Amino acid sequence: MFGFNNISIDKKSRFSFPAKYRDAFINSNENQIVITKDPQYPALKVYLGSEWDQISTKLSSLQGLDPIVRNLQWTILGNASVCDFEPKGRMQVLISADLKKYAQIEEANRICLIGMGNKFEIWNQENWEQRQTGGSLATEILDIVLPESIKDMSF
Amino acid sequence: MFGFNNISIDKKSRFSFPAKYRDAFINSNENQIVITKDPQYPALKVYLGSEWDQISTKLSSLQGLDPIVRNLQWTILGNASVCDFEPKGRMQVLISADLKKYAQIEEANRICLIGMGNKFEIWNQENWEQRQTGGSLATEILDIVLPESIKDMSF
DNA sequence: ATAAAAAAGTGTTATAAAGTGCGTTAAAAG
DNA sequence: CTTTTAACGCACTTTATAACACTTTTTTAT
Repeated sequence: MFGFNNISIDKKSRFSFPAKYRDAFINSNENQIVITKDPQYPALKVYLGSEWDQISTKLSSLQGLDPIVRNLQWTILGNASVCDFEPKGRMQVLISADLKKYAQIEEANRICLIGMGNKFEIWNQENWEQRQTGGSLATEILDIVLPESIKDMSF
Repeated sequence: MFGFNNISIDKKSRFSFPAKYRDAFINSNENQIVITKDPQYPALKVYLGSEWDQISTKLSSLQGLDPIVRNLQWTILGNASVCDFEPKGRMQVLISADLKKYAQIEEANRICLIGMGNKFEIWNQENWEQRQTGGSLATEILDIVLPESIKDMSF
């Protein structure tokens, strides 16, 4: 599940996964999709249900007294939106108003859906282009010094 | 799989691998080809499925909170286009509009396909010639300081 | 508290665009 | 001259998206 897709969102804030990913979804038997905030950029992360189970379990088990861990928990767990998903159907997913706002796609009728292997990212088109051409974004947070407990995790 | 080839792309943005590579594809049993962006030059990388599996697995396992790693993940994984491929058939592959744009071959009906052993590169003809005669290109990015985690990878 | 109205969410269909497959012609190689 | 390869053209199939209709939930007013 790789690659760049410029796709539409309809008036009700739904998008459909491109058909090329259908087989992968069917093979891994997914019936849920989870969308949440990216902790560093004004973008969204889209996880398959199986992947989400692992990440969320690991992340919620960490020591929440560490402020960085606590922040990641808030951002990732506290904003997750779980959607039922039928790989054999239309593969449609709704993006909540909150998440749209965070990713700056409130007004947009197109988004960029980026396949990153075991997950996807959703970006506002201008932000994505700016990122790709080496520019930085006002809201990005880069200097995260990670505690040992999450250095081996990849979100 | 070496050497320079000047080949055509049709109106639907497809090209065919030259027949001289057929045996190599058959022998290594490839049934997928992956095209993605070159992280340094306005060119495309073309990987065999087996090679891609290794590269993508390694790259997606790295810590994405590191900004340089994240950038490479975006460029290489986030722009990869996976094509089914039949070594015994026409060996045709589609180049997406985005990738064509990146490699500056939007208008072109010919491209340069360069065999580099276990991978290929696709170049716009003028860019390739300029590179070969020692010129540099406006969009090239040379000063990447790599984190330890990827110093041993070759893309 | 109830009913009406509005909003939000779900599902279906039609149509244009994009992608795929295959036969034919033209060119190159043996 | 024959065989193979590359390029082109066309027809078919699949996909994406907008438009529409219906259902459920939430809000508002009485």
